[in-house]
Amino acid sequence: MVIQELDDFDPERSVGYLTKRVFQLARIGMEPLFQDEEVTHVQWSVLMALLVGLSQTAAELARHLCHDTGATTRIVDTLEERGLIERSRCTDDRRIVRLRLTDSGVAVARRCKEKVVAQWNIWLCDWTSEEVDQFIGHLLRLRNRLETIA
Amino acid sequence: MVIQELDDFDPERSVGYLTKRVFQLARIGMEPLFQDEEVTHVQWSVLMALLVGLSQTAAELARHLCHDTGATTRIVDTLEERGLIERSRCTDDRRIVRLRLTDSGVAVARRCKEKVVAQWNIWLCDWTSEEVDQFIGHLLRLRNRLETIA
DNA sequence: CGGAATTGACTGCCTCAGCAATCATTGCCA
DNA sequence: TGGCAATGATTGCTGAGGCAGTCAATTCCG
Repeated sequence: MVIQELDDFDPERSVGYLTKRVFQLARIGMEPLFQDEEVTHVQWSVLMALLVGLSQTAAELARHLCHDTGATTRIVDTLEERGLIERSRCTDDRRIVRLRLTDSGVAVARRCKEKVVAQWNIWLCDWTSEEVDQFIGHLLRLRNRLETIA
Repeated sequence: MVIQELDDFDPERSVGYLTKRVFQLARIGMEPLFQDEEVTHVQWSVLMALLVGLSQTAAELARHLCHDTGATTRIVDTLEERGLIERSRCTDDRRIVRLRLTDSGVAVARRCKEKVVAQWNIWLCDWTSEEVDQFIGHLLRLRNRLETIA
């Protein structure tokens, strides 16, 4: 179907505007959670990606987080200095530096994760299970569509 | 309901992760559209907010775009230099500087808007009207919830 | 086999967003 | 009314991200 004619445009019915706003508001609402652990939002994203196995190298991190590779290197630098991440050159492919959370890194990531999940449970407390499933289904469908582009 | 227990965490079922990823992928996918008009993604957001009447001052822009007020001032500076925006001190409340699109500003905003809408129509071409409505409804509900926090 | 192209990690440079402070103006209230 | 808080716009400063380029290692063919 054609979602919207070109003449009239209502932000309140724009998927792009709404997803952007939801993301930004959620990002702002979660920032206090990370301050306790002394990590930034981006650093948390890195720790989380490593915790759940979404990424194992800097390049994978950059792709999954839609982040610059150079910036990713520097983020990993700081997290390594703080003892939350370990680097180890891969023996099979010596270009790759494999990343691994240290024990304290896992601990920080777990605590942040719990706080984030708890926060989302608050925000979605009056949603039914079916509504959440449907919403996630739509998000997944759109995400998959957008990934085919890039 | 409780969306997710704290023990298991699947990004593919995380509203936060998915909205973030959708926003970022859409942002990247739309960047080529703006290059033709020589505007950045943020500049387009400003022009659009003014076009649809979502904002009329720099402070409103900053709130709606979740942007820093200082940064907003500078963005308005550049757009004014390019002749896309006009500033005029409000007479009622002399703190306020009212913003207005110039004719060329309206033209640029309209062209960008058409491209963005067309792009979204492509991305959502195989969605039914009901599915889109439902999705937007969920986004609105979540957005409204998040706005009560901040 | 060997050179070209690709991938991954990293670095310097530059722009820009976020933070704090300032100033002018307005609203609030004792 | 007069002082104080709040709002809006603006500016310098700092830190982080995006961009381009470099180097090493690997893969892909001719």
